[in-house]
Amino acid sequence: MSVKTRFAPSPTGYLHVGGARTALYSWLHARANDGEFVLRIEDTDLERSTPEAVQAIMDGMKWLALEWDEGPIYQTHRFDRYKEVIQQLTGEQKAYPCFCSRERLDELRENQMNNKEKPRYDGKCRDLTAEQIDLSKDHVVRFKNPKEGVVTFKDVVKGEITIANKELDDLIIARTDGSPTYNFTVVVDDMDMGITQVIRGDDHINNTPRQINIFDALGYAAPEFGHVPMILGDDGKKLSKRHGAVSVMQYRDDGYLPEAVLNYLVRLGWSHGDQEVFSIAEMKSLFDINNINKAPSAFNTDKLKWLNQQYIKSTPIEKLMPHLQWHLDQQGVELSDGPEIADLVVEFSERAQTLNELVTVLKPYYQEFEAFDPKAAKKHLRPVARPVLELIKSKFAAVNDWQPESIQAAVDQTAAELDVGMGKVGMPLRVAATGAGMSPAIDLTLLWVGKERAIARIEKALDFISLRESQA
RNA sequence: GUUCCUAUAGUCUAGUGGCUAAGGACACUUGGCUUUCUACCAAGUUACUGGGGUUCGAAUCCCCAUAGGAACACCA
Repeated sequence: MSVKTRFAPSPTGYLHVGGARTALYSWLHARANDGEFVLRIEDTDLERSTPEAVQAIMDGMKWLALEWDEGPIYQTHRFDRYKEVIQQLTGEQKAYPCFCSRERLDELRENQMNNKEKPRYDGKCRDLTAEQIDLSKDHVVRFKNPKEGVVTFKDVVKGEITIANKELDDLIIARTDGSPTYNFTVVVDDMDMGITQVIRGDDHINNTPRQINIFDALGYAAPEFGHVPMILGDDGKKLSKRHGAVSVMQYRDDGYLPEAVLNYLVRLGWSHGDQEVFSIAEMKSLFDINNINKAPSAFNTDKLKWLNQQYIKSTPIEKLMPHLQWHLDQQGVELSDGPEIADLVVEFSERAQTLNELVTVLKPYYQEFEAFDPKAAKKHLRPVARPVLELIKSKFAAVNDWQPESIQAAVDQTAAELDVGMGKVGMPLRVAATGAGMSPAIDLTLLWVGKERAIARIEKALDFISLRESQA
């Protein structure tokens, strides 16, 4: 049977890292096995589902390039089908109407809790006689769960799991208004769509035996299940709004490349020997559902940053450019009358962990900076630097052919004439020209800043030094 | 409370009974390279939760404890 997996989020919020990883694993398993990947929207909770959330989830998947082969399939469009299956089960006495009031259920639950028992339905309506059933009265439909025996399944990540049927109760499959509930719709959908592996969060483990029983009642062989553990925050605690339970789109905004995020996520809970860096193509061919780790793992932003830098360094400029352009636009950096961006990216890519940082360090070559970096200025724009900057300024003014060689020659001559080391010339010049204490080699830096701008900035630095002297 | 899941360094992980005085990566420390900051190279610190078994031999199998987590809705 050919592989078919699905990602089935409920549209109640954005796509967060946990969901993204589950989607990634499902997608990879399909791709690794020449299978299909379906996107299914579990929107049977009419109250909490929103079209905005559906859009947000699809935006997240598109940014990550987790393309689906089928869907999105909305469960709300399949109500007729669910109704049909409920009727089938009721007709076969595998499900039954239940007339218990919410009040009775609440009371029952409370009593059980007080007696330190697991709260569950007591089966009051399970064996009602035909005369006792009046379908005109408000009722839900419950699935008749087996009372005896155990449900055992081999989870592809957790191993064999067994739960006794007596721990399970007769769950509601149709609400009073006739709408179907989650544990039922997943089963019908996974059956109808021919899903072969269900990969989902391990918070669903406890639902699985119930679902298997429904598959059994339907006479359909259940798919394989793989329950992936949750992702913890940087601090090892459960992910929450405060730390990291953010939308994957936040990672775009923060300057991460989708491939880096995917690479980070695939290694978080999965491994292939000692390999750390995986291209998308490698992931697709090497991913093995059986190597998923059983234990929850903590998100580590440092490592993501490292990976992101690896990707920034190794991604060819033409592939990197669209992403970089997006961030340049965000920060309002205009490339049109500055140096060739590709030349700079080669030099700067190893100096930035995120695209945001990259834009920040690129900026001075395309527009004026507001102020000198305080720390760098304090250290290098001191009175002793004045003669250096004055001399280099005059030498620069005399350079007609603004090229690395001529720039370097001017710098070398300045150091020689003043009999100072390179450091005494290079650093003040660097800070003056770029506003910051770090940049590529001085000749390239100045080449890209441009002759006119370099001279203007040196003057600005001299003013800065004067101002500083007057304040001392 | 009941049931289920989990447990190798700060973090992600390798390890599926002997090849391991536990390997890789991030982070950290030190050194090299470097006019700066990176990157890069080299070296180093740090771990099998505890206790019982099984076995000639256990990080690896079993049990208990401990600690985390999940589920127990007319949510998904």
